[in-house]
Amino acid sequence: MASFSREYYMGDTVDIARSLLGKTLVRVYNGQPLVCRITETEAYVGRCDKACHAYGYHRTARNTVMFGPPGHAYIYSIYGMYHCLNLVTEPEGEPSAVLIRGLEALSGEEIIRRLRFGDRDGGKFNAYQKKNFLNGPGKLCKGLSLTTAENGLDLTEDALFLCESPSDLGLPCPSPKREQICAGPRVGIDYAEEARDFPWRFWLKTEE
DNA sequence: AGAACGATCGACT
DNA sequence: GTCGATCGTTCTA
Repeated sequence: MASFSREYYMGDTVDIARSLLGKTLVRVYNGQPLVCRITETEAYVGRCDKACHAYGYHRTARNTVMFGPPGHAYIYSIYGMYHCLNLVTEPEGEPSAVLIRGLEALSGEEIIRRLRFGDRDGGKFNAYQKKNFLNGPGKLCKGLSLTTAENGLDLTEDALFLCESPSDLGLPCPSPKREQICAGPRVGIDYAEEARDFPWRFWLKTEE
């Protein structure tokens, strides 16, 4: 099978967050594969990270998926109108996850576009929309139709999974770009004291 | 039961 | 750059 195994998600969360850059994420929506490339991630580690929903192993109704086995989707709602997609990592009992913060569409783009922006303008795609397509955690959940209904999905099954490259799916592989891995502090966690400065956000920088 | 807040986004100055 | 929207989740009592 082309998709990543349970073991892939069992490792160190920060390593996984970094290594996920450039990998392929697939969401099957109404039987249609929506295929994307991961461009930005963040690591969250319950054991030691005050920014993590499960900091200090604190368990709530919302974050229970993080306490289960790795390789599941942890999806929660935020600010009353958005959702965030995370991939549960580390062995069961170590509540940790990688937040997916940015994607590029590789296949199924028409469908993603309509999910993201609706049918207005006949599905036209202006420059502003192109620039702000899937470059944020709430935006990509909208574009892939991921909500709390998908919380807990098993990433070793067929509805949502990751793999090495689109060629694993029989799709043409995009020509490689000149990119480098960047790391820096995470976004929107100023409350997290010392964890605020952990360089656990990773993204691909494109040299034009 | 009620209050406070948030791993965001889009509109606007 | 600033700011309001909007409500699920968590905490306090």
